[in-house]
Order: sequence, then C-alpha cells, then structure tokens
Amino acid sequence: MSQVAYLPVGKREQTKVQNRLAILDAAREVFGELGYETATVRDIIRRTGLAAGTFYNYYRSKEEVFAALADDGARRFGPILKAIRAQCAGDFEAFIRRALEAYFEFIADEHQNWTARRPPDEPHVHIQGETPETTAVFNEVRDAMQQAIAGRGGHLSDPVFMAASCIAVAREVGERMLEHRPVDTKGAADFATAMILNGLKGLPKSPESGAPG
Amino acid sequence: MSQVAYLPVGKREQTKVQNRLAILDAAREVFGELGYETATVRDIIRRTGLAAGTFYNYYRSKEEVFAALADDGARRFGPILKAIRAQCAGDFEAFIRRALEAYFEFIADEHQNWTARRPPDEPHVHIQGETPETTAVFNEVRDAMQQAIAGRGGHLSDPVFMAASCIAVAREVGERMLEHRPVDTKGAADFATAMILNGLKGLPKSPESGAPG
Amino acid sequence: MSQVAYLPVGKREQTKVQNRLAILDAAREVFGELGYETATVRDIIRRTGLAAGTFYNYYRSKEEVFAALADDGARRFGPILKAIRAQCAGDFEAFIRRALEAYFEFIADEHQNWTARRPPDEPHVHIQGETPETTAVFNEVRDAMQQAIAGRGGHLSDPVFMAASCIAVAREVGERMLEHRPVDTKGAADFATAMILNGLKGLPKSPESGAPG
Amino acid sequence: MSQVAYLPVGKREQTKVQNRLAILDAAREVFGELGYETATVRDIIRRTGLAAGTFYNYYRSKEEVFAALADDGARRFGPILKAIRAQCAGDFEAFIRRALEAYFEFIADEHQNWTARRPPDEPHVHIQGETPETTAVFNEVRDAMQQAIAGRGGHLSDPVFMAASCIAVAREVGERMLEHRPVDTKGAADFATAMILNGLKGLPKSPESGAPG
DNA sequence: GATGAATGAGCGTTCATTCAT
DNA sequence: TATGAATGAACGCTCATTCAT
Repeated sequence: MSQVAYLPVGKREQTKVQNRLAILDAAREVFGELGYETATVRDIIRRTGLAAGTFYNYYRSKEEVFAALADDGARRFGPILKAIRAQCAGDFEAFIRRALEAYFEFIADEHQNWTARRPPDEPHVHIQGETPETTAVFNEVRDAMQQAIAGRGGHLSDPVFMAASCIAVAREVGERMLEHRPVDTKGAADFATAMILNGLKGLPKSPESGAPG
Repeated sequence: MSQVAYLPVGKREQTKVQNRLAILDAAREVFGELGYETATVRDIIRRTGLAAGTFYNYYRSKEEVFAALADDGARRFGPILKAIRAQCAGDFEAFIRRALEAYFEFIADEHQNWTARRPPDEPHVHIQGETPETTAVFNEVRDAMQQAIAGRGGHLSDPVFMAASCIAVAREVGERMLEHRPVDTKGAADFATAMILNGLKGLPKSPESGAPG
Repeated sequence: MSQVAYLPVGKREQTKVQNRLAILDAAREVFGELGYETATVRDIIRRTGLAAGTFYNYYRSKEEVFAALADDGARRFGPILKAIRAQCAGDFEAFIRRALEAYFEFIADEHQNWTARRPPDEPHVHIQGETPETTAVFNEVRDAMQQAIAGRGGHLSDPVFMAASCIAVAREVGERMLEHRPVDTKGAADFATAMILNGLKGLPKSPESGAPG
Repeated sequence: MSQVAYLPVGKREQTKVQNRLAILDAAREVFGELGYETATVRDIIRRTGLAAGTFYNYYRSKEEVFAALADDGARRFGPILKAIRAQCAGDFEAFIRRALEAYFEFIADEHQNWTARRPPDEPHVHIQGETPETTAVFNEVRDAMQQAIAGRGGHLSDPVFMAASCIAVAREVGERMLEHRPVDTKGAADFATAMILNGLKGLPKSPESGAPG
C-alpha cells in the first residue's frame, strides 16, 4: 500500500495522460483522413473508445484539439530547426538545404508512424498528406525562411514573393513525396533545394520592381 | 409601335438576371471568405436579401453554384490560354512567361471587379484570394504547364515535382500580389517567370535523381 | 364579328373550361399514381402545361381539387344509383346486386378512360386503383347499402357491422378486379353479390349480440 | 452489500426506457391520427417534450420507428397465430373463427392500453384504429387466411377475391368494434366468422366464374 | 386571367456541446 | 473524472401559396 510518487504517475494520472494521447492520436488520424471541416468530434472520440463527454475534459472544442496537434509538431520540430539556424549562421544556402532536409524528414516520419499503426489490409479511406502537425512544422520552416530571406543583404527582389515561392515549393514537393513509395526524403530535398536556390539566384536585381515591400 | 427585343428586357427578366448575379456575387464572396466546406447556402442567400427558397430557383445545390462560378472563370480564360499555347508552340520559356502574365492579370481583374462592387467602408471580414473562378483558371494553367513540362524533350528531373513546384509558385505569388496595393501584375509575372525558369534550369540532370517516377 | 352566345362559349370561357378540365384530368392522374399525400400541386400543374399560379385561379388548394374530383364522380354516379334504388324498392337482394354492378362498371370505366388517354409504351409509374372519384362513388354505394340494411325489417344482427362488411367486400373486390386484364365487371359483381348475400343470410339472429347499435 | 441486478435500474436507464416508450407511444398516436405520410418526426417528439435531436438517439428515422411499432405487434401476435394454425390443422372453419377472435382481442387490447395512458378529458383529435402494430397483426392474419384459402381442396371460386374479401371484412369489423363502448370482441368475432364462412359457402362452384386467375 | 419567380414555414437530419448521473 | 443521453441551433432542401407583372 505504500506508494512514493515523485511525479504524478498514479493510476489516475496515467489514465489522464493515456486518454489525452489517445484523443490526439485519433484526432491526427481523423483530420488526416477527412480534413478539418469534414471531421467531427464524434469521429475522433469513437476511435478512442472513450465517451463523447470525455473529449471535453481534455479539449474545449474541435478547434482546440487541432491546435494542440499543431503545437505538438511545433514543439518537437522547433529545437531541430533552431539548431540548424545556429549551425548555418551566415550561410544561407546551407540553411535552406538543411532546413528542407529536416522538414521532409519530419513529415515523412510523421506520415510513416501514423500509417504504420494501422492494422494492414484494414479497409480505410484515402489519407491526406496534411495533418495539423505537418502544417505547423511547415509554418516554422516558412517563418525561418522568411527571416533568412528578408535579413539577407544584397540585391534581391521582393522578399515576400521570394519567401512565398520557396514555401510553396517546399509544401508541394513534400506532398508529392508522401504520395510515392518508397518515400525518398533525400530526393525531395535535393530537388527542392536546387529549385529554390537556382530560382532565387536568377531573380532580377531591382528591389523597385513594383512588388509589395 | 415597332419594337425589336434582342434581349429579354421586361422587369421580370431584369430581376431574374439581377438575382442570378446577386447570388453569384454573394457565393463568390462567401466561398472566398469561408471556403467551400464552411460556406452554407444560407450564408449566400442571406447576403442577397432573398428568401431561402429562392436560391433553389437558380441553382439546384451549393455544389452547382460553385461549379457555375468555376465554369464562368474557365469559360472566360480558356480561349486566352489556348491562344498563348498556339503562339508559343515550341518556345517553352515564352509560354511560361505569357501564361503567367495572363493568369495574374485574370485574377487581378477578378479580384478588382468583385471588391469594387462592395460599398466602401462596410465592415467585412478579410477575403481570401481564392474563389471558384480563380481556382478554375489556376487549374487550367496547371494543366497546360504540366503538359508543357512533361512534353519537353531533354534531360530534366522528375516532371511531377517540377510541375507541382511551378504551379505552387504561381499560386502563392498570385495570392501575395492581391494582398498589396497597387496590384502589380507585371511585377508578379516577372518574378514568377524568373523564379520558375531559373529554378528549372538549375535542376540536376539525371532523371534518376531519386524523385518518384 | 357578330356573335350570339346563349351560353358562355366565348374564347375566354372556353379556355377557362378547358383549363379547369385539364387541371382535373391531371389531378386525377397524379392522385391515382402517387396518392394524395405524395402528390404535389407542382406535379399536377406540370402535367397541364399551365403555370403554377394558374392552379390557384381554379382551386384554392390541393385539398379543394381533390374534393372537386370526388364531387365530379358523385355527380355522375348519383342519378344511376338513385334509379336503381327506385327500381328495386323492397327487393333488397336485387338492390345489392345492381348497385354492385353499377359500382364495378363505374370504376372500370373510370380506370379505362384514364389509362387510355396515356400514349402507349410511355414509361409511367404503377397506378393505384383509387382516385377521388372512385372513392366518392364508393362512398355513395356505402351510404345506400347502410340505409338499405338499416331500414330492412327482420331478424338481422348489427347493421353497422353488416354495412361495414359489405362495403369492405365491394372495395376489395373492386381493387382486385382492376388489377387484372381483361377487367371483368360481371365476374366481380357475381362474386361480391354472392359473398355479401350469403354472408348476410347466415348471420346469427340476435340483434342483442352486444354489438354496437 | 451483495447486489444482484437483473435489470439495469439506474436512473439513467430508467429515463432511457421511459423515453423510448414515450417516443413509441407518441409515434403510435401520431401515426394513428395523421397517417404515416402526414406524420412528421417533429410531431412525434413534440408530444414527448423531448428535444428534436433526441428522437435520433432512439430511432434512426421516421421509417425505423414505424417499423419498430409494427415489429412489436408482430412479435407479440406471431406465436399466438402460429399456435392456432397448429391446433386447427385441417379444420378450416375452426381456424378462421379462432384467428378472428385472436385478432380482435389483440387490437382491442392495443387500443385500450394506449387510450388508457392518456390523461382523461384532455382535448385530442379522434384517433384511427390503425397503427403500425395493428396493421402488422392484420397482415399476419391476412397471410394465414390466404394460405388457408388457397390450400383448401375443393370447388371454390377465385382465391384472390376470397382472401381479399375475408380480410376486408375482418379489418372493417375490427375498426367498427373499436369505435363503440364497451368493446365487444366476442360479438365482433361471431359476426365476422359467420359473415365470412357463410359468404364463402354460398359462392358459385365454378372456378371459371370470371374472376381473375 | 395567366404567368412564374419569390416566399418562408417546415421537413428530416446532423452534430458540437452540456450536464445529470 | 467518465459517461452518454439530451439538447437545440443549424443544415440542405421542398413545396403550397402569393403577387407583381
């Protein structure tokens, strides 16, 4: 009967953590399969085996569980990206290359973990590449790129267009990558890096091109 | 006493045309603001001041009014794009440049016409660049680009990644362009053209680059 | 230009009469095919080629056109039944027999006229036997039978049950008759008459059987 | 401390059972008053005092609650009828008599239970005898009669007319019976049995009587 | 009188959220 | 805290009826 708990690891707390994780997992699946709009809270809790009301003990709304997933992705990816920025200080090209590599690896992992959990051969609907987590990570890469581009001295055109373009390339290549077996993160990173760096290199030098500042 | 009516000009016909336009306009706004899933038929008709049932005198469903908007865009843009393809046969770079110009001009027009119709200073939520019409036009450009890229002889990397990237750049640059005054279609086209053509030029030459087949 | 009209037969009146008839015909068809609940006013007017609003120049509601059809049947059948009652005064069995014959002939005619008007081989839904008109005629026969039964001197059981039974037999046999080709009104009348008269003959003699009075 | 629960007795379970019954009762009333087509789900739930959505916690659709009522009747009456058929094998007249008795008793019970549940003197519209339950029971009797008639050796006229007539008599007599106090099932059964058996006996002997085959 | 678009109450149904147990 | 039935606003859509033309 004696129990010394240095951390909240009693039965109750374990259950709480487990339930929270179960909801998150289910939500990731459901959002991935159905998209945010089509997915319902019922879809999520049905997959956990918990009761409908229990959902609201953990998240106040469908929106909040979505945000929590995104947070989770950001929390795991944030340090990685920060390290890359530190290592590549001053070397723009190296930063772009390594950030893209990390991004593609993250979303490939995410996708793989999640699809791996399903029993094989079970009937299931087509699965979208985007989940809140991959979206959040994408947003982090985008912000980092925007800062890197905006902060770069030199002769380049409008940084808004530049960042938007780089981001767009990364997102699209990432989605295509996930659609093919085997998932080839190196190939995707090579392609996107070349496309982005060469594209940026060739841009007109005038920042007064009329593009928004 | 002589009266030659080239068009239906009775009051009834006028209101009919007006109502149809009002519904289309409202639908464009609502889809732009909320997206297809979130938008409801009631959102659309509420904005017209018409009664709920009246919507269904003009369109059989939410899907149909969406398709009508997309059709409209495609119908207006299709011939333009076809002419460009004919004129630039064989000249890939010229095709890319002119297709992008035409695309940016189209969405700029669309956006302007539509925002111009609103009473100024009326409170309204931020409006996304994407409407069914611009989406349809965008899809046409995408298809044309994919064909152009896939059909190009030579040593290039995976056309799936290439087309996806070009398209993504066009879309993102287009959205950023619309967010700033004055809307500078020339600047956007210059930027996107350079980004895409230079990006493509610098790609690794081996089709075995690891990209999906 | 001279026109001597003893009756309202001007163009206007003709159209009015024609429209009224067209609506009645269409309503008979539609009620027969779909039943009162499922049938819509739109179904009726669509079949006339008239405009929706025109319906309401002739009948105030779906209910009213239904009643008008019933009236029409009653108006045509009433004199026939009255004549039979006069001729068979005092002869209960003859009255039953001839009333049933007249009833089966009426509904067979009605059914035939109406199905005959359709172009052959045109696809159409299954058609119910009952229309407001046949229902009305049925009601007249029922009332006559109830009176005849109630008014008969003698030893019989409860007239409410008796009338209900006779009526039920007539209705059911009538419906089955219409379902078979060739429509055999004589056979139906023979059967129903025998069933009813023999059934009535064998009834227990006590009017105090506890049945409602 | 020992507690053996044979039935769920928590408050929740009680309300659930109560609600289910309330919905069934309301549905029986509404279908009886308005008929299946005219009745709406809202009519049903309004009468229970429950919220609109609650209906769908118990039944998936209007159709399903109707089927549940019919099932209920059939489930209760089926064994009774089966026993009668077994006991009367070969004795057609006994079968008819006892089947009719059982039928009239069933619908009388049904009617009584249901009207008893209403608060007395509350204003309410007249209620038809037919509910899904009585309809289902009636259908069972009909099927049994049709088989008995069709399977009987001998010289009789068309079984289609015969079965239809017997059934019609049973139905109509049943409805009249319910309309009068006190409800006299014995009187109704005596009457219907005599009417049917005598009616059948007196039928013309030739199967070529002109009735449809 | 004929027209047919406009109306709006009402339909069956869904679903995020609440709350008594 | 977990439960799951209850809630009720909102959905897409239908249709009897009205009314300006």
